[in-house]
Amino acid sequence: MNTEEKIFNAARTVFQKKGFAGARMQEIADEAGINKAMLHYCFKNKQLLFEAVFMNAFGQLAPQINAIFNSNESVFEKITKFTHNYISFVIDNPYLPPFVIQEMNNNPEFVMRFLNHESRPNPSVLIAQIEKEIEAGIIKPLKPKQLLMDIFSLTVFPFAAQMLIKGLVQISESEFNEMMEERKTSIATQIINSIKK
Amino acid sequence: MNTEEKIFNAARTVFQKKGFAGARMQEIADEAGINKAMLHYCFKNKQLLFEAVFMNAFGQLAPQINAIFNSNESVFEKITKFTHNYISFVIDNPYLPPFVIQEMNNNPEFVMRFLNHESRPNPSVLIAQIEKEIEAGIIKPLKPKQLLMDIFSLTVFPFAAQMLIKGLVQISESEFNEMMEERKTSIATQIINSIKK
DNA sequence: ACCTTTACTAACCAAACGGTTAAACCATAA
DNA sequence: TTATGGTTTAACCGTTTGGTTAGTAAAGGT
Repeated sequence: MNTEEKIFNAARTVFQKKGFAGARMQEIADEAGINKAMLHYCFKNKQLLFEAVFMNAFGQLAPQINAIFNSNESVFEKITKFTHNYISFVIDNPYLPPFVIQEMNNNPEFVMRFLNHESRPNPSVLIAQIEKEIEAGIIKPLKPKQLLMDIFSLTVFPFAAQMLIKGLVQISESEFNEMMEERKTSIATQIINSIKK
Repeated sequence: MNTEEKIFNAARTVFQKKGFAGARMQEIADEAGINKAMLHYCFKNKQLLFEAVFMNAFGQLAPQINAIFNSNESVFEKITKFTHNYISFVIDNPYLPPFVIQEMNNNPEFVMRFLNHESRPNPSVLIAQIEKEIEAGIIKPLKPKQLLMDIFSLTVFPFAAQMLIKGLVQISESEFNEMMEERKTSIATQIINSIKK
């Protein structure tokens, strides 16, 4: 692992735990086991280091999501695949959802700039498809955007609000992961049952 | 409005927008239109000022939620009331969910301390009730905690990830609020339909 | 009239912060 | 052997930060 990678990994760890404003360059340097000046040598400044981390995080998700959203499968198949793949991915990267939501909230102008990127997750194809399947009588009449919100909510929220839920519903780390494994399949079944004609 | 209230309101505004780490005492003082030393005169330090704001925010929610969770109504009625009341409340306080999730993530030990408070939202009564109604054949067999997660997810997530959703699904402020108004009733219907025998 | 308390401020302080600099290090090619 | 150019560091710098201090002015009690 070269120095740039060491810094990047350390930055990811610290930014995810503390957020942009709470992260300290010195702490990132310590975590990476190198001198603080190297951060600026490799990544110019804090903002650019942060953007590298954020872009990378989001960049791992977007292609996966788009591949599913824009495939040739049915809406039901897409829902099944999306919930399963997304939860699998986030179980391995549980830090990601709260991190994205946090920086979205604190730094909307930066994130909006990024959301106009070409490779952003784009649900427009799926929305059109949902409308078609409603007309075709496969899906009950509903607003596609509400359906998307339901799908995102049921899959992402437990991870985004992990700490809150663990504290509120009183569950351990392992019990949480068990429940998420269950949700990989149960969410899709539940959604499909409630929207199919 | 006395000075303490001015400070408190200013602090709420700034903390909600920037988070604990990103908020500046000077900015809070400016927002309140008073001298920075007054912040320390009234609230001792940044941490205590923040805790006052956070406790107040959560303190508005908890009693409402508990009143519903612990009432004598049926599970279906509770779901209906909870989703409706919670969404109504959060439409008026849209800053709250992302704020709570953010500080939960950055400051878990503080929030956990608070979550052991007596007046915390406590779903244990509702969980027991769900189990009873399953045995009574009113509700399909399921894990109560999964049902709670579904309810929280569908109601809270759109607010928690507001910026993300607005950017991703491309909706305006007013369209968003319209959709949330719809969800006040649609979510409960949807959940109840999918769990009733 | 005289103290005491409360509300408030300008000026200040030490520490922490992001960032810079100049020199040292080290491989490699001339 | 020595010059070269990328890599790494210790030391430093200007600014910002949360917090303090010393003091003022009005209010209230005796």
